Amino acid sequence: MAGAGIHPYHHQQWPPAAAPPPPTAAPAAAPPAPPVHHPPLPAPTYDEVRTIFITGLPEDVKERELQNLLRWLPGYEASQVNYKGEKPMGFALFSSAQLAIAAKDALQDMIFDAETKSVLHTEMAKKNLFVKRGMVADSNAYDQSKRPRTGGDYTHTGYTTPSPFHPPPAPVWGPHGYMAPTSPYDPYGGYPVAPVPMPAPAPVPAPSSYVPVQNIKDNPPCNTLFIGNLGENINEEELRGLFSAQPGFKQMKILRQERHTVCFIEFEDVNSATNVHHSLQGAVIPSSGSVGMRIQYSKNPFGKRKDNNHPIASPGANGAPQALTYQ
DNA sequence: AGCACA
Repeated sequence: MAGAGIHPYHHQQWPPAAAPPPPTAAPAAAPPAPPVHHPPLPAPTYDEVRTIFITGLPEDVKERELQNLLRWLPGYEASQVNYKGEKPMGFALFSSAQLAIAAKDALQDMIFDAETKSVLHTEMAKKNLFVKRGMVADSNAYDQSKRPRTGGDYTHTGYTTPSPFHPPPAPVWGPHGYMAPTSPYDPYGGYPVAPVPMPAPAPVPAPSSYVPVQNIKDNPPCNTLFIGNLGENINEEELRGLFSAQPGFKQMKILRQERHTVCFIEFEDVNSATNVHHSLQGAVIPSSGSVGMRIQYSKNPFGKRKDNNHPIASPGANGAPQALTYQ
């Protein structure tokens, strides 16, 4: 339960089928004759800046990379990378200023490439991106360029996600990296689309958000994770639900202490542990309040004895009882 | 920062 904050991005269908905005603001260049009362939607004035400026791209960024990222954002129309100068500069045009702002916020501080530590910085552009005719539509495959340029209008029927591709499913965390909550961007957050009628609150447990975690002193990688900073009211069911769904999960032990509840999770191998170490670092689940869990490798992994200083017939490397050989 | 159980 508590599915309110869960974000089943695995099932997402990008353009929601919901049909929120009444097509009131007809973008046609019609004279403003009829006294239509203005809808909450900002009537798009066509000289408004609806382009965002993106820096922080790695130097080897490809136009296509940026496009493949941006195409998931509502209202995306076109983008371009200028390579002149030291750093590449990206521009992306959206169908309205509002959608551009939403996209700007969605991309702000997102980790574009963890390897090169590229973190995006976005701001509104000074002026709109000029889309050369043919440039966009011809050389690119994304369907959006064909739809009636009034972006944000997903109300027309027949649009289904063109491919099984979906945005990066799991957030990747750098050692101290912070990435926007849940998925690199939250496609629904702050967007003028109606509350998506989430069909099935997918039982896939997922954190409701993430919070940066820093200054972690860690232990050598092993098959067991130590989870701390869980908050005082942590719900064990919730914890278990989350971790037991992780690939390679074997068992978990929750330890309630005075103020700090901690838990240990054993995985089948170090690899599975490592994946979770990264993917859930800083994860926030509803009962943990607003704190992000801290994940470290355990000091004492499952299956390894802590301190066996009493040599019970200490076997040799091959198992031969060495005890017999001493003189 | 809080690391137990076999």
